[in-house]
Amino acid sequence: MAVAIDTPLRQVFDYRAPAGTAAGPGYRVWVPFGRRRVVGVVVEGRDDTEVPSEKLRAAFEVIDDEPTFSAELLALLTWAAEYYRHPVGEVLSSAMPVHLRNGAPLRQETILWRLTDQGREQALATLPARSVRLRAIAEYLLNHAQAPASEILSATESPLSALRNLETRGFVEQFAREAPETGPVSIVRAGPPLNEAQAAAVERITNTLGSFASHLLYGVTGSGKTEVYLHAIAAVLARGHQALVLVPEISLTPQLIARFRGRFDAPLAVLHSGLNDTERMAAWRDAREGTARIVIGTRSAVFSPLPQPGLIIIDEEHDPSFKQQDGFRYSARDLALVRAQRLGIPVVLGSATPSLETLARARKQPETMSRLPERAGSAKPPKLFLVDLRKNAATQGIATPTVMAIRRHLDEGGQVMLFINRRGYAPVLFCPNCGWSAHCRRCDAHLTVHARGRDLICHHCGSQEPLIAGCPNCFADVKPVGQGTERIEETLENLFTGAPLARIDRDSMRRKGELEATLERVNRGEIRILVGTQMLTKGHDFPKVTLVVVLNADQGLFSTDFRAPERLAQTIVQVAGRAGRAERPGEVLIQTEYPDHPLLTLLLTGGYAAFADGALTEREQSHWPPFARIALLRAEATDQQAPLQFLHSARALADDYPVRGVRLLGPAPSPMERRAGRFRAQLLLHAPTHSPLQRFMSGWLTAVAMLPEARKVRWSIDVDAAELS
DNA sequence: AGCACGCCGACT
DNA sequence: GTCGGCGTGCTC
Repeated sequence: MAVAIDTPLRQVFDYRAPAGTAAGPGYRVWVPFGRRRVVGVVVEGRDDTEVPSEKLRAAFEVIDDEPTFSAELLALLTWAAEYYRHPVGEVLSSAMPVHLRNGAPLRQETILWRLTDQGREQALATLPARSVRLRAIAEYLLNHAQAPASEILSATESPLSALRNLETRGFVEQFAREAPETGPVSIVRAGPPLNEAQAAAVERITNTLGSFASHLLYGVTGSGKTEVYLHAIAAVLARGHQALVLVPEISLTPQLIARFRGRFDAPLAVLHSGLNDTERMAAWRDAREGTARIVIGTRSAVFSPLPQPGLIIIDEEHDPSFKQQDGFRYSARDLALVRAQRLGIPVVLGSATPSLETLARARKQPETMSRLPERAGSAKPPKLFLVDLRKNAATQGIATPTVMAIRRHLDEGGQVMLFINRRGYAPVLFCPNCGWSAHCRRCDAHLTVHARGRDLICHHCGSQEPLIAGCPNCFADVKPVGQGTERIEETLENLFTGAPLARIDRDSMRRKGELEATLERVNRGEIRILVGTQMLTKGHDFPKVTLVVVLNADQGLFSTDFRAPERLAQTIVQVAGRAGRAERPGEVLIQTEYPDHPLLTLLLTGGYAAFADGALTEREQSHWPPFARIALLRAEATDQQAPLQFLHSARALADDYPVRGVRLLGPAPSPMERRAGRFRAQLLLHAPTHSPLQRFMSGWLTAVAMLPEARKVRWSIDVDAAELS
């Protein structure tokens, strides 16, 4: 049998079945591997092998009496390993909770304790009053009928010996919990009435239940996408099927979960990064056994086991967090589409700012696109204005017209939100005398001034240094240059004395619950001015905000990354969507030095749709995705030359594997060559469609992996790379 | 990745 | 004389 093992080796290993047993695809097995004993997953049950019999070893044992992965999930995972050119053993391993990777049994019988008939009748009557613990346990079980030992012991503050004592007396007994009841009941509560567009979207989606269709739910913030999801899910539950909902990490909030729980009395499994291994195992098991009717989770939840799949939803489908940026570099959004297609179920992609890939797909099938134009509560969409930074004086990054607008909104009782995509006080510490600036020792990057000027922190490797007052070169006074959230906060405090202000970024919201608490204060109106990073754009609603300011729109306009303008437009529209939710129309100011930039013009005059049309035309003309396919071969090493040498050799090898249409660009050092002490370089593969690219990689990468230079670097391939850095 | 083997430097 | 540095090879 062929077994996938958690190792970077790009192959599977053949084993003889353990004596007297057989294991089909999807089963986990303990196998000898080198000198180790490891968990593997059977990917093919066949007995034939080309491995010489003296090398072939027998598996030790089959772990469970049922497969860990269904045929469907195993096929999806092996397909993904192939597509993303990642070792299949690592892919399968990453799709399992840690306990399963380490060989824990798939089903864990929960051992519960309960009173025996004798115990129920006699325990309290016969146990002496001084046996406080024993009596407490008996009493607890009279009230609770059954409970795990851990719960009983912690509730009664007793040692395990007390429970054992009662067992010896015949008062309590342990038993394994029966298999979960089949066919869990899903109760759906009525939601608010749908508007016309929402109802049409729900109908379009539910009409395709039972077959593959990809729906784009294109609705501005506040247009009620979640309500459409909830109605579609209700239809799925009614058919006895499960729904899988994928969301970006940051928007998986208690409020969202509460909204699902409020609507459905159906078991819900939540999968996110905050779970510990045991919780993750439990949620995974609930999904696999069908106990959970709705599975809601972040990126990796796309690999949830689902015995009765009915619908997949991807909320905020444009969000970059759906693409894993290290190791197994998959896109959960793309895999959700593949999975839905293989399963023959519909998938819903929801966004106010769909990715250009998704828009291009929707153009080909306009019938699958549902637009939700209306804003709930019929508030007017916000008006966008540009503030020309070349013509207007700025105080610490805030232009005079912006200051005036903020004052006006504050005077009128509105709330103001300022967005700047840069944490810290200032991005550069500079010596005006000699031109020196503070650089990270381990990265090709400036150190950011932090904590109102007490620390220097590298945003790329996290290293931290105390701030210096004098230039190490010429001893002149150094000064912070540029703006970060902290400095904007300081400037605003000075400009608008007395206006309560809050800053929301990764630094100010470190502690758990702090973000929720601050958002609560904002929505109660205790905060008048809000400064923050990307965090502000993700999922939260600010109904009282009437003015939104985008302080630095220009970073995205001239980037080397072809996706930068798309990201910028998405950010602007997402931030703008936070304004004017209530009766007041919102106003959005975008500060820029390039007010005539065509993409900004499109965004302002025609909104995201016009921008996307323009950007798609540009992509088509310059042959970038979605009008081409790319992959990036990356390499890094502590030695500066090694990555480039490896990539040059890799490129030279390409001549041996000619495939029409595949072009190689580079190698070149990465945009930030040195990061955390390692030098990085990359080689770009480009092809008109995926199939020649895939054909090329299948031969070429095997040879690349065998290059002697490959041993001197850490290399990886990134298929459909999202960031060219 | 792990893990072992193997051949050259500074020390219990 | 050993402990251990990381180069090289292998994992069915």
